This record gives sequence, C-alpha cells and structure tokens, in this order.
Amino acid sequence: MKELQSEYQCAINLVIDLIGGKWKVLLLWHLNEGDKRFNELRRTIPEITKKMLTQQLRELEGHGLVKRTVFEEVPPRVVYSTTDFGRKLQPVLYGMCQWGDDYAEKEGIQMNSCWTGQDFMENKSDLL
Amino acid sequence: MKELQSEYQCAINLVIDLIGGKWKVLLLWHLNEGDKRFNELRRTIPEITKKMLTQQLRELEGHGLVKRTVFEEVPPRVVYSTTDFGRKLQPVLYGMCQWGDDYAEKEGIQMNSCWTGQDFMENKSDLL
DNA sequence: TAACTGAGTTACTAAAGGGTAACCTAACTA
DNA sequence: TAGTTAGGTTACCCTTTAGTAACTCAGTTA
Repeated sequence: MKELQSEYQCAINLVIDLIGGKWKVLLLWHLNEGDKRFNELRRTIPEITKKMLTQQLRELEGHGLVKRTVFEEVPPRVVYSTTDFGRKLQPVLYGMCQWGDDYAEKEGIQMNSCWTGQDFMENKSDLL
Repeated sequence: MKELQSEYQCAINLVIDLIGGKWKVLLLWHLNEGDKRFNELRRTIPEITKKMLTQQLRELEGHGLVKRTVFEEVPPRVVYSTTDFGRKLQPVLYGMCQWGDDYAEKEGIQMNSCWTGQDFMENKSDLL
C-alpha cells in the first residue's frame, strides 16, 4: 500500500498521492454514480486488469475514500461504494470532466463520454 | 512529448493525460499565482530537477496550458505564465486544495501550506 | 466428473516516469 | 584567466507503475 507522508508542503501533493495514477479518479467517478461490484467495475472500465482494480480499490479503501462491503456468500459478493469523504470530491471531479470536455471540443478530440453533466446536475443539491 | 490520444472514452482520462504526474498540477498552481521565471519556479519547488521542470513545462506548453515567453537577452530571461485555458482550471485546483486540506486536518497530517484559500477568494470574480 | 462462478492472489516481466551528473551558450565579474 | 549567471540539453540509470498468465476457494450447474 502506498503510504502517505506525515507532512506535506502543499495540499496538492497530498491530493496527488491520494488520487493520482491512472485509475483512481476514474474509479471514484464511477463509484459516485452508484455502488458497484468488482466485476461490474471491470465491465465499466474494460481496460483495467483484475490486479490493478484490486490494488487501486484497496488503496482508496485504506485512505478512507471507498468502502468495501463483503457478503459472506458463495460465490462471493463484494460491493464498493464511496465514503462520505470520497463523495466530497465529486464537485471537483465534475469540474475536471467539464474542463476536459471543453478541451476536447477545442482541440477536436473525440469523446465517447462515459458521463453526462446531467447526471451530476440532478444530484448537485446533495453535494454542494 | 507525451502525445494525446485521438479519442477518449471519458473526459477524466484526457484530464489525467493533460495534468497527471508528479509535477504538472503543482506547476499550474504556482503559475496561477503569477508569471514566473525558470529559476523562480525552481526556488518555489526546490524538489524538482531542472530536467523535470523543463520537460513538464514543455508538455504544458505543447498542450496549450502554459505560455513561454523568451526575452532575447544575455543571460536569457524566460517567463512562464498560464494561458486563458490553463487558468480555467483554477477553480478545480482550488477545490482539490481545499479537499486536501480537509483530509489533512481529519487525519492529522501536517501541512506547511504553500497556498492560502484567501489568495484565491480575492481573485475569484475573475474566474467564475 | 468437468467446467463455471466471483473475487481475488502471486510471480514474473515490460514500460513509463523520474533522478543524477556532466555539458552548453554568451556575457559579465573577480 | 577562471568562475558565475540563466536556462537549458544529453546520456545513463534506477524505481515505480502497470500488464500477463497461472492459480486459489467453495459451491453450483451440465
């Protein structure tokens, strides 16, 4: 598990340690849409491997941004959800997405959007 | 130079390609405080090496987030500033910082903040 | 009896990212 | 004459991050 430093010179560095890397922001984004099971996340993000998915979810859980609930059944059922604190990042993620969309439009980059601003706007009152 | 893909499934992925990594968000943050020269940035972020600083600034420039202005003098003077589009990210960066500060407080992580929300609030009207 | 299920783990390998130290230019200073 | 300045470049190496393939478990279906 990636250990955080005991001291940071800038909050930005802490945020990078918490949600940096190729997958974490994406995972938080999709979990903010609703709770998801392990293989559900695999289907939502087909490019991620099982190893990376487990590893990144475990780190997010270790840092208190994601909650992992295991149902003692066979075959097992494990549900991932964002914690209250993880959810507080949603407006930031939404801002990032909007900015990314603007950039894509400006530069003519094609976007097969896996999100719609609409989804966010409908739940905005719960978050802000 | 890191090349962008011609197509993205999610804006988040594009954003990660644009500002991911160890230094870019930090550089944008400091450039949003005001234009800075090369060695000024080195002093502001003492941990960054010359190589990394050049490389990351060049990528930000290549993607249109940062502007590089060379004054033909000896010794040379080079000033970096954020572009209008780069500046549009500031509310997002500010949100990240706030969230990071909250996390640090919650977890008892020490923060020798290199930023104050105050700086941002004073200029907010220009940005939002 | 064999194959399948969901949710992983493990060992190994490949690629990306980042760091170190030496070097460059032209003009100025000691 | 040597050293300093600002703003870099280059070659090399090491570490971190990510990917591949095989394996696990206990129960259920064909």
